[in-house]
Amino acid sequence: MTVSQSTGAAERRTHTEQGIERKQQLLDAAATLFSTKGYANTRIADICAAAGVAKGLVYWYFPTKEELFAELVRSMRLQLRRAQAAAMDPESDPLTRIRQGTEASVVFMAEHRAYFALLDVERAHDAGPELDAVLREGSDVYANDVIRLVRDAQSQGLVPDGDPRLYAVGVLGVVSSFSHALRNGSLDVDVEELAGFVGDWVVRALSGAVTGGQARPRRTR
Amino acid sequence: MTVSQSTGAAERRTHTEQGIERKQQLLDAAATLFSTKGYANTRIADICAAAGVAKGLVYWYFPTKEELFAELVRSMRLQLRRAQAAAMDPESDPLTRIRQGTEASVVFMAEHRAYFALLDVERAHDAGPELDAVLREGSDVYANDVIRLVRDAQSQGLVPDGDPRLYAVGVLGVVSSFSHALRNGSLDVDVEELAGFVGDWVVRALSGAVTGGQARPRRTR
DNA sequence: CACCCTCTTGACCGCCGGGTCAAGGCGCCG
DNA sequence: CGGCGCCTTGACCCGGCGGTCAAGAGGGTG
Repeated sequence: MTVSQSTGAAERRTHTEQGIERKQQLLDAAATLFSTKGYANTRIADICAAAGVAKGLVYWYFPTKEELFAELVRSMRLQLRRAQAAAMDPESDPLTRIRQGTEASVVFMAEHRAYFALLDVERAHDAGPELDAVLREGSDVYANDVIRLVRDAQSQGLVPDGDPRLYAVGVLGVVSSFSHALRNGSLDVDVEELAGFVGDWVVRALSGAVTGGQARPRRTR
Repeated sequence: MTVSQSTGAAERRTHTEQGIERKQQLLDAAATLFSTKGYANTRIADICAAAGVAKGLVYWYFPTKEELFAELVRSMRLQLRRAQAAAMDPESDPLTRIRQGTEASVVFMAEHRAYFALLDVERAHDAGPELDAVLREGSDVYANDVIRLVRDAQSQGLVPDGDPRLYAVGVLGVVSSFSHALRNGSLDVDVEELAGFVGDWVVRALSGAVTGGQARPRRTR
């Protein structure tokens, strides 16, 4: 493996305006292909064809196919985390915050299906052991977020006692399951409706109450 | 692609006792490797090394790497389905049956971690489009099982109205999430305990009641 | 013994795909 | 104008891996 030079492959010099744009084109093309055909089945040549550039160019912007993939995943996570943070009202109780984060995640994933499907690829560790590290590292962030919220909720009596880690697995799992189903299965439901359903589901599963957490004001676009 | 000869690749003649055994050895070795390193990263040579045989032998028992994988998945599904069926008491109400099936699934997957991890691989469609068909086909079976049970439960007022397909996605998703977590995350909980937790979770999520479905008699081994 | 059928081996092949590289266009600065 | 750094190209290289094959080893049967 090609060693991570000193600081960890943060070399590449300055990019011009155009360069940044081109790089983004490549990332977009790669995202679509990866999520459609999977990482292993996507050829560098495919990405180039989709972006309409020559093969060598990829290696101007990325040191390797793996690194390209990793960069995609990182940017994904950043976006998702922002969306969640924006959706959670700091004034609300923990259970409501979980619901908000859950619903925001569902909506976000629906709006970025192509990107988000990468998390499936992440699931299977078909991408090689080194990537595995980068990938798993990030999942923990979400888990810890949820664990913290569950603890708070438990201390307020909103959620019954029990290992918060287990609850967290349940919450995260159900979100990713519905995301997956919406993409691959033929769930042709309205996104807002689905988000509401998942939010309810999570709250029920956590609290055992049908009405836990404040119901969310349906967005009318 | 190599066409499925007439009936669908059901050629291979008679296997001797020894032959069947050898074939199973290969399947076992493959299962371990696939679930450890992923489909794409597992070399035929690896499988042979693990099984202690020469490379050519694989092609005596299987026409292709893909077919080997497909056979693994099929056998997995058969086993799981049997375990579920055995666990569900036909006398019980639908909600209880769902709980039983859920708990049995968790236990089963814990006892067959290596095998079961294949479903992760299944999740990501890194295995090529032809396989995708074989794979997806089978998931529907489970979904339909659950959908049927949810419908029954709804008609008895045990589960609130709502699209049964959505409920099914939730149930299946949560099981696979916990399975995944138990394998990859460091959830060092007792399997029986986990099964109970997941059973409770599903019942709560479905019914909104803390006590829905009969609690399961804890098995004391 | 002759024959056949299941099994096993390991050298070999051919292709596919990630990664390299020499060459060149283009715009900017001195 | 000359040189320099960013960007782009496409031919090329080469290692790895799925799959093939000719050659046998047992062992069972007539």
